[in-house]
Amino acid sequence: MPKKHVTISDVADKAGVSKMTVSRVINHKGEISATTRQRVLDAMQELGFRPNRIAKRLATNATCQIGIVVPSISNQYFGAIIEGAEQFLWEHDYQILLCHTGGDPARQQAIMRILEDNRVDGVIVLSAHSSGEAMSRALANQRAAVAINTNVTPGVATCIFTDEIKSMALAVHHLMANGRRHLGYIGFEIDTYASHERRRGFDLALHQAGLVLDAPKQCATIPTQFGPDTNAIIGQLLTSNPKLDALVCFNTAIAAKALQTCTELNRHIPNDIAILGYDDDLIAELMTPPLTAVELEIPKQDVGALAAHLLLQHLKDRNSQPEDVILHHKLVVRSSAP
Amino acid sequence: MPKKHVTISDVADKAGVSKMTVSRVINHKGEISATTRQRVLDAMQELGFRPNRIAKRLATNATCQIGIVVPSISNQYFGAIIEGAEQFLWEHDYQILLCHTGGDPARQQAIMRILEDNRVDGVIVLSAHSSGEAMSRALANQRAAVAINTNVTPGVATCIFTDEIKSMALAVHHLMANGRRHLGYIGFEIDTYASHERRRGFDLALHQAGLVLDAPKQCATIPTQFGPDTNAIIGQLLTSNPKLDALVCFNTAIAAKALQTCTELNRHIPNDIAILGYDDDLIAELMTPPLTAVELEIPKQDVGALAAHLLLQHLKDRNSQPEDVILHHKLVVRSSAP
DNA sequence: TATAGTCTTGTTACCGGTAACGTGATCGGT
DNA sequence: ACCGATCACGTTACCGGTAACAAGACTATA
Repeated sequence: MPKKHVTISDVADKAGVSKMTVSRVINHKGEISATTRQRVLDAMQELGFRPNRIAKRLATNATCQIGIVVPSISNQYFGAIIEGAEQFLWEHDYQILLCHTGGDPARQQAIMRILEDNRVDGVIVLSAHSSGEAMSRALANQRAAVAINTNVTPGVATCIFTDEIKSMALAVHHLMANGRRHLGYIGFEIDTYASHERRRGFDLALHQAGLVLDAPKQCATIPTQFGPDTNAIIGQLLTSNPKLDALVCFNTAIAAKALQTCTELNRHIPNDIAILGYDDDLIAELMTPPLTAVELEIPKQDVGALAAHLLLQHLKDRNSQPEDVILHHKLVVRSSAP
Repeated sequence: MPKKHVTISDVADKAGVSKMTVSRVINHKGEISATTRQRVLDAMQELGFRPNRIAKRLATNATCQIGIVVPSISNQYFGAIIEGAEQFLWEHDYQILLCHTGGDPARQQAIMRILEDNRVDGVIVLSAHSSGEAMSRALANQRAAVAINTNVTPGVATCIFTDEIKSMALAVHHLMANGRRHLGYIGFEIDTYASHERRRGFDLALHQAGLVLDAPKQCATIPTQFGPDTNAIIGQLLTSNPKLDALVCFNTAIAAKALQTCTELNRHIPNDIAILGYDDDLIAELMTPPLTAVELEIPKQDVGALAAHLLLQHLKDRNSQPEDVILHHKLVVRSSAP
């Protein structure tokens, strides 16, 4: 049973002043005599006054709410970034409106519309479906926007990109420096920045090393939802190309599946074949054998905080479009690919 | 550059009708002649009208926003539940305001206050710090509330609890049925419902089996933030009580650490010692050896959806306080504890 | 044709705050 | 003692919708 809410008018009456005076006390605006302030404060205390943010939003045309749009919430990668952003925004008295797209472009658009209707002060978009300009138009409607690993038309948002070309070079060079010559790549069947770039980076890195890629024999993609056939797909890659002596996997979950499959097929890790994963370093460390992984240089929470920071900065000073940021990776070598 | 927002008045002028008529068209309320409706619809279309939800909230005293309060977002367990709730609420045109407490009771209280200020229609609280009535009071102020694995005074919220006593019985009985007699338990240093209940369930299950628990020699707790000393703590338990032939771990991450530690100490799994984890079944399956785990009977997304469903139900019919729900577990046997 | 009832639409006030401007009181300086 | 500046606070209008009631147009009925 929610109690009836106390309004500013109630407080004003009780303290014997005008609404505006109360408002000024609350917002520390203008000059107020010490005695009046105290009287208002007392009245607020006594009545248990809590300001109605809805009304404030309407009057000020600022919501102190930020929309965050992610493909999935149950994914630790996104979860950590969201958490970092939420932390930072909380400290600055902003709330977050969280929506997940499930990778569905139509839903993604619907979400952007709803966020507009909610008049959020800005949005942070993570790894959006990369098919185009719908997102760019949506972002252009926002007061401020930060896009992480999402291709948008220049100017509509501050962009944060991970340098996947370099990260993949790191991975490939490490493997080749340790004698691997026949590398395979396993990715997801999704249409995102990271998905494209890592795949592209793989090509480039091989090319740089003077190798030519025979994609059908070296690369496989699997559905994001694992099923009983997941290992079969990986197995097919391994058997159709028995020479493979290293597998680069789009993320740790795939790497784990690869590890299972290799065990099933009696390929010893790392003697017969090396396995290298991406991103989920905490889990990578828990595996047996522990997985060599490419991981962001800074914690994912910090990425979220950075995004939030850039957003608020742009919100504070509308002229300053903050510069785009490139994030780099490091290689954490463990026994799956020494 | 966000374009100037179109208001209902603009549409009304354009269509040559009153604001109320436009409002009625938008909300499908009252009778409107087909021609007028079409005229309004056309005007809305032409002007690109989008209703301002802030104003609507203020007028209707309903926000269509639900607060969700969790200890952590980067945790897959919570992430999946949030995702399920968000999915369900999205389908019913509700947005979620997400906050994480980091396990800090003070912050938890602050969050509840902010959510009140935001006039959310209801809140879902997950695994809140169990120390007491502050949360209960906060929930009592809400129009509707659902508490998951959180102790609150009866009536202030619809409660969802996991039956940890039974789940632990499942675990312990399985281990003993397979000849284990010296069980250990490793938990977290946190003050939550699940933390207490699993520990208590461990005691009870041993007692039921006719064993007496020697807590100092059988139980250990570790900080939630893993560090280099994590394995040391587990190692100390193992060496101080060499008889231990099974470890029950509060979650999969701890189980993984236990697995590492056992390997370091040359205890073979499962011959010398069995390891059993909780909850993160997806990860448990990826481990080597795969971990036996106690897992919820229904997917975690469904738990979130259930919570959201109960919340909306209560919101729709304020008299009906939905009944509390008890969730049960199943045992997924793998090779770490066959 | 008068009358009541139904449809459709307009009017007014209000949700709970804030912006912008107005006003009386106090104050220092000459 | 007069004047402008500053201080402390009040007034009015407005943010963009909706609730509640009023009112005109039209229909059916007697």
